[in-house]
Amino acid sequence: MESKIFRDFLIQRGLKLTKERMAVLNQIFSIHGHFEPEHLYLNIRNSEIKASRASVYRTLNLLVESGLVERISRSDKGNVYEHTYGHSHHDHMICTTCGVVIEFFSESLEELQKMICTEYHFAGTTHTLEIRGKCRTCQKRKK
Amino acid sequence: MESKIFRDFLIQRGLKLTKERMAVLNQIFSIHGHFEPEHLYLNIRNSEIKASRASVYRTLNLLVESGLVERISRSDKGNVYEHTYGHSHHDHMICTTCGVVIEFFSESLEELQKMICTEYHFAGTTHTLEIRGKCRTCQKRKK
DNA sequence: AGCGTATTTGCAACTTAATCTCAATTTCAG
DNA sequence: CTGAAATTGAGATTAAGTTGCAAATACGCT
Ligand SMILES: [Mn+2]
Ligand SMILES: [Mn+2]
Ligand SMILES: [Zn+2]
Ligand SMILES: [Zn+2]
Repeated sequence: MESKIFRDFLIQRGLKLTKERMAVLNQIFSIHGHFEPEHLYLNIRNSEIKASRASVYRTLNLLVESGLVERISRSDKGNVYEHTYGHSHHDHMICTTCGVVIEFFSESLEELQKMICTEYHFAGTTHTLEIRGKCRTCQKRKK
Repeated sequence: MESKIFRDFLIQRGLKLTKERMAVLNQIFSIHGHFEPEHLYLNIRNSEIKASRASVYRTLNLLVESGLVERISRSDKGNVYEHTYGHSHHDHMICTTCGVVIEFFSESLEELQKMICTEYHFAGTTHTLEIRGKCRTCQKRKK
């Protein structure tokens, strides 16, 4: 479970398990899908146990370091995150018309990337692939 | 040539060809590789024909719309761009240790992405793939 | 359970990228 | 040339995210 992982991560780094950090963790894992820090902060302001903006951002960085959360991209505004625990690796297609996000995963794509890395003697650990274009719905709804 | 393309783009949009816009264009096409807007602005401050920060940012957006320049990513600081004219499509590997950027292109990767798009009924137009990890040099220089 | 200390919190001030406002200037079609 | 429409630059503004610091808190130790 994610709170166990986070607790272990904190202990291992000599950090403390505070209610604010737990509030951020719980809020994130109650969100389905992608989120922006500011939105996360607003949710927390309205929840049972609150945390300041500073703590939200600080905790978010810790969660990324722990591997429980990943930074997906930067929108025109700020960062976009998603939790990765219980949510295996995938890439994204983003419709430039309606903004819908399609998550996909392709084993052959992953394999091919590994081969390319080998070719360049590069030890790849993570990647982000974002394909932009038009989703099915927006294609139909064209002039 | 890029200035011809930009001129046509401006005319077609009813915009004017100014010396400031040309200064930005020329500066960008005299840069080899990736660049950040602030750095671009500083270069222009020291060049023959100058342009204000506002104009630099405004022109940069126009250049992206014209297709001559692409936004590669957002670093922890601001955006990173590169010119695409005379510089065919490619993706990036970024060393998380030394920051070196390896540009690569794989036809099979492009093909595979097209196939995946078809599978999802998605009309992909552009994509960004960034692989992060350790470059050859930084792998050797490990503990 | 209580203590002592290192860590964390919240607030507000700060930083930095990028955009906006608007009066003055420039472009360019006619 | 001329005049309308677009553009410019300077500085104000916005917004994301970080930071300094005094007060509060977690938690290992007894
Ligand atoms: Mn996702
Ligand atoms: Mn490149
Ligand atoms: Zn769509
Ligand atoms: Zn390296």
